[in-house]
Amino acid sequence: MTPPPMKSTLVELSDRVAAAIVEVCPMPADQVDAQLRRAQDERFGDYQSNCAMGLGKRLGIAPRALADRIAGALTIADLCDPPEVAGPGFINLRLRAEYVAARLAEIPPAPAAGTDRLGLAPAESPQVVVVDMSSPNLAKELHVGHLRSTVIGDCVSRLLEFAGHTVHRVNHVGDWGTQFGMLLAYLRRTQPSVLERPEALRLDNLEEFYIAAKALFDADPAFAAESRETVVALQRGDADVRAVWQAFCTESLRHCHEVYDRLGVRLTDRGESFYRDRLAEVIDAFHSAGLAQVSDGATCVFLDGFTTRDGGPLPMMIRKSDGGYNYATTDLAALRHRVHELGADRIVYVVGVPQKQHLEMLFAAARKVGWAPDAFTLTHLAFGSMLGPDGTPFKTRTGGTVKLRDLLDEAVERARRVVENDAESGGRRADFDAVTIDRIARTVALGAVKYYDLSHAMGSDYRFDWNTMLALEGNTAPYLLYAYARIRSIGRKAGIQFDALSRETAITLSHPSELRLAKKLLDLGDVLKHVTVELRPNLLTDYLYDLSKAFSTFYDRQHGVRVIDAEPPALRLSRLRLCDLTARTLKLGLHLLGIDTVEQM
RNA sequence: GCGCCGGUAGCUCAGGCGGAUAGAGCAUCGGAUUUCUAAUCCGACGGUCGCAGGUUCGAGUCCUGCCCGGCGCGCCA
Repeated sequence: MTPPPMKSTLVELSDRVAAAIVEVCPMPADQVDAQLRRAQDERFGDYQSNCAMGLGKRLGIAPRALADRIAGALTIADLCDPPEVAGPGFINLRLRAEYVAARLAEIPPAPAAGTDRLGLAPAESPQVVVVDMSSPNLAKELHVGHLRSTVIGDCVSRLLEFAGHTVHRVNHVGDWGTQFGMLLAYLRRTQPSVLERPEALRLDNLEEFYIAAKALFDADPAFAAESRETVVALQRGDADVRAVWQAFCTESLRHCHEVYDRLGVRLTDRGESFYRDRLAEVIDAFHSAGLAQVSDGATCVFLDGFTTRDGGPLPMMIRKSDGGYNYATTDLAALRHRVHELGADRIVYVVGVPQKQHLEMLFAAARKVGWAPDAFTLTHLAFGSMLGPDGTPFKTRTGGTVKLRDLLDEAVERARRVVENDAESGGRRADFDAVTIDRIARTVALGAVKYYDLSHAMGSDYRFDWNTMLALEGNTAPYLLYAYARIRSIGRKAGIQFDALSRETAITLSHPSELRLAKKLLDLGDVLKHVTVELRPNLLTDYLYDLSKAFSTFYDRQHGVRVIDAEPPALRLSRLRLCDLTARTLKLGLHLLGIDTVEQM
């Protein structure tokens, strides 16, 4: 029997303040807002309520006096020191060490297998969520432009899963379209054996293949004609062409999944071709709802608030004048499929900022035709572009696109240099063997790339910079991974099994650095909740960095405390438990970001 | 032209619903080492939050106008 999860500190304090307001002010309880915030400056305590200023104004009472009355009515001694009123009417709250220690002591030991939840309960109302992510075009190699969608999509999927939701990670791959005619025609020419042994098809460099096909297409009218015929044959369902197409897609997806595997990202491929039998239904649905009109031969849906360059109404085109469908049609079909067949309650599109208008139109159309009722949540998680160090679009020196696998290769090489350099100069870690160094380099490299991406605010562009992301100082993956490895080393050195530390190991918090670390640890639940509701991974990276800093100070020989050789034994165990909780929190946080840890570094 | 996003310290970036003296990292400078992993820690320096108005007890945050940069705007996706 597990006891019911306790309210978060933030919610608990908020409730207490709200109760005090009701006691002091003549107003209904449901109109009370405690306005409880985290204090931004330690001098003011841990939390503050800003309710008195607004309320005082409304009720015609001096804010300061009202704050005094609310503070006087507060029953909060089990959580905080006596509240203090300051400034124009802030009510400042400071948590008591005993409360913090007691809350941390409740955290159950890590489970032998599965994700360590650190005692955090899942959401009360689980949903089915589709995360639309990565979505490369199969005609080309995965390039750096796919990194953000893949990494962010994986992270929000992990966050939502941790919160108890059922997540479908859908890779909406572009496996259909006119350019496939050219590719398939070229494939038949260059590798005629593809029909006999489709499973043997290997295209080592998709990029070069595409470029060669395009070159021939542009140079040779006969080939261009053949390409166009191939598109028609593919759409018609011609068996031979279908087989070539299938072989090409399989081979192309193999390339993609090599990279996904390296990134540790799992997702389900669902090509645009999957929806092609459902496209006509989309048109029908809009027609029968009276929402579709034909304009210049194309079938269009006109939505309020969208205008063209000339100020005229901007349609969402769902069928071209030549009878073909376009991506709006496919996206609508996919949305409908996710709602009606996958049973989704929500779709999160991890798609770049430039597609904002398209998604707004998609959402508006889906609402209008009734596929997405009000209770259904449609989220465009829009991310900015990854720029080169000079602030221009990320390209190779020759101006080409950078393949994602090349980027990851370089990351590993650079991380290896960071790890090896130190082994040579420092001496102390020189005993790492080649296999260990290799493993550390890979983990640090991937972690650095992902962490740097996730630590930026989602919507803004960011500059890619190797030195910053691989630095051992600052808000970086290497710093956090080092902090984690260091703590794990403490456990080994102390000759203790962290997992054996039970709830019975009491926690005492006497030193300022201990208390500060403990309060950070206690924040985890509120932070994760906030991060998950807002889908903002950078709030989680900031928290983990703060936590690591708090740990480093706690463990500092001058500003912190002794741990392994602390006396008496109960104090030693208390501090070791803080170490363990820090490591577990770091591991969980990094895990939710999609980053692995190393036990030594 | 219309719309969206951005402009915050020398550089890279954060800044819940409007709250106290606008934060962090890097860089620079100064301190701490008989190493529980110093790959660390502590401190200092550094700002007209693009500009100008407005709203109010209070504006980096909300409103209006303007300047600069990026992106989007019917048959590509």
